[in-house]
Amino acid sequence: MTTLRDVANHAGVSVSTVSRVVNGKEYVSERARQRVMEAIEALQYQPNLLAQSLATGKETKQLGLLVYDISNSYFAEITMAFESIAYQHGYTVILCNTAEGTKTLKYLDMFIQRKTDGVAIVGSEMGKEEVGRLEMLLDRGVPIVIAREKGWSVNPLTDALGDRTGVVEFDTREGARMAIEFLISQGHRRIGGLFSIPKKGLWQNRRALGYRSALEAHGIPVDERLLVTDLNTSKSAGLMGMGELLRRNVDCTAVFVYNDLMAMGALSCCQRMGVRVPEDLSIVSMDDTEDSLYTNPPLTSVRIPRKEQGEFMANYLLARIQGGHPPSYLQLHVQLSLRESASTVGDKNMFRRISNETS
Amino acid sequence: MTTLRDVANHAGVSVSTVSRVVNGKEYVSERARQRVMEAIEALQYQPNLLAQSLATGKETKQLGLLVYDISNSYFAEITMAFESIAYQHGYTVILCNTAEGTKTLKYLDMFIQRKTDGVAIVGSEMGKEEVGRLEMLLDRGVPIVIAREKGWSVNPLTDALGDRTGVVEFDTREGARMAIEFLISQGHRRIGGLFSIPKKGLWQNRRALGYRSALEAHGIPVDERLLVTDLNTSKSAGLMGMGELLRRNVDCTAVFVYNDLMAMGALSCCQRMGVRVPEDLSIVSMDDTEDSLYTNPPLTSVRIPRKEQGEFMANYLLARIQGGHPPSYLQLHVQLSLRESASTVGDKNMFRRISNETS
DNA sequence: CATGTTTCTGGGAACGCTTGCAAGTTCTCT
DNA sequence: AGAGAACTTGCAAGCGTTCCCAGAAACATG
Repeated sequence: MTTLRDVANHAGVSVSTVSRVVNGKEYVSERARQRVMEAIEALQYQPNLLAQSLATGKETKQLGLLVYDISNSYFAEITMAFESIAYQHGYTVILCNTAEGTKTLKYLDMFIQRKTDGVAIVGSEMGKEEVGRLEMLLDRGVPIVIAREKGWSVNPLTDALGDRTGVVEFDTREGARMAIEFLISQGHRRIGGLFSIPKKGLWQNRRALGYRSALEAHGIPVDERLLVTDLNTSKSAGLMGMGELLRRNVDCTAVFVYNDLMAMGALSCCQRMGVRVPEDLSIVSMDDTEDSLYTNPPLTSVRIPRKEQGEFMANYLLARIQGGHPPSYLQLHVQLSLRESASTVGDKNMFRRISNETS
Repeated sequence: MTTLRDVANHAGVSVSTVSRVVNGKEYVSERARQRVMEAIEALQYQPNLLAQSLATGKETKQLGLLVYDISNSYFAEITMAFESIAYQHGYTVILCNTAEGTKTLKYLDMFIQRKTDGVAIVGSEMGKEEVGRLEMLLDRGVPIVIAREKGWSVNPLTDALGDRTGVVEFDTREGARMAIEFLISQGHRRIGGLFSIPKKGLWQNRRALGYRSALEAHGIPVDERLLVTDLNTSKSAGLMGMGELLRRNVDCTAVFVYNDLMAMGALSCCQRMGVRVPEDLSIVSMDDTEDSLYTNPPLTSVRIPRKEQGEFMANYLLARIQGGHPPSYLQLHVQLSLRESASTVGDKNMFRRISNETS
């Protein structure tokens, strides 16, 4: 491997001079610069970034990105935006998929050991230990930025880290409320819910709270039988959850689904069961990923901006690394994207229809 | 920042001893080990991986992964499998999205500079310069593994690198042939094609070749008017391509689509245009991503194993890094996953139907 | 020509770690 | 008890950079 020294020898100058040339510093004669350039070319010299950051003790030009599940296009789009900004500034991103919960802690340790310049966290669960590592990172001056649902009270992050991290928030409670509000405005009264959360924690969840508060605002009682929960947030979870709801035979005319991924599963279930969407059943969900444009029918979904999330996170970290004081908080606007999966309540009740058919 | 030296001072031993403890080497007394452990605990010591790999000159425990587009779940699933294996072996992965073509070269330089232990490439275009960098990596002993379509002749990679890299291949030509063969067996004779390749390079493309050879095998002439090409491979490209095909009014009864992403767009187009799939038009595509299970109707698609791809690539690199000689070639089996988007040719011809309606 | 400035250049100490070496310590076996 | 083997330990030289510092060279000024 060719090193600075090799280049120096080849060019007949000292190591320091080569270093100056490589880093574009002043105080190098044109003659020397020329010869060094030639040597670099001849020897195919590439600087050793490891040695470089060791010596400077400053930047490693690496950013860590913790996402819950890259195969979910919600996260994939955030990742893309993040990577794109990082790249533009000469930073490299270390990707970590945290769906398998135990990985988070190890990855945080990795970040510390690798002297990562900044860490972005989106949708990953943090336990006590993990938060400890985050504090360690903060103490070492490594900026952290977190994307999260507003008021995510179950997560101890908020309290422990205070305002030392950057935060992008989006109000999923408000989003869910808007979605339900819309359904109510379309005449729906019996509205089911498909949530991806532990049953017992249901009313800790922002989306569930939004669901409830919209109903309550209209004097509609919450019917527990209309609620299905699953621990996963995947297409198959949506498929099974919807199946469960249909099986319960609880004549509802609309369903709120936790996210697009699950909604795709739910849609698929409806199709298999001969339930027409939206004629027999309206569906609204959250995320508004690109996928939701291409389902059949296209999903009415609450838009949570993703590109903005990724970009804010990357920009925040980069600014902090350069010693700046960028705004550390961003609240993203959620809004309902109206498409075809939800409509005015029909006169037919599909649950009755199904039960007639099957019984 | 606490260093080895700090720990040594705190424990009252030498730096070397601490190093030995940290690396679990033999020849350390129980007493010393104990004290060092305590010091590490007390000082929250975390080794500096940069210094470590600089000193050893060996592994950096980082793998580079170049994928074309993470937001495409085909690539996302490969990425997940790759990351998962890497993680299990204590490796970290640097993710690069190469859809914006110019990034590839810079990333390869990064890999060299960061002393990345291995590089995996999937679906990224390589020009002359890029191949040069790959050779540079190989010369430095960095293993490389590439996932690609079998016989991808346009790509200069094959020739230049010879058999110095690991390769996972899948025969997309055979896949396309199977798909068309299936359509023919279902009575289809006029079969359209939606390809994501430059028009002029069409017959260089393996999928297109498979399409053609299947038709030829049955004495069906290729009708250029049934072929639409687009440079992108995205849902919207599929949407537009399908639109174009329908507009041409070229009564075909089935369409072969380049990949699932485009097929989703095509499906969406059909739905908007009132073309029923598969009653009016059969669709088959390639990739068989998880998405294809959840479209409406679910897509009949040629399965290209993704998890296996990611795993092979990671395992190959890891084995090579450890000095092993793993099998450097894997041919993945493609097979047709039959679902509902393709069926026996109907008696109705939807193109005629549409033109009747619209004219 | 002596002196002061400015521009260039190389030496060498650091960065945090590993590792070969040699000296010191403890065992083990006669 | 003594010799050799086996175990512990610390020293110091790297790994490839950066960067401070001091000295050399070039130029300007009186």
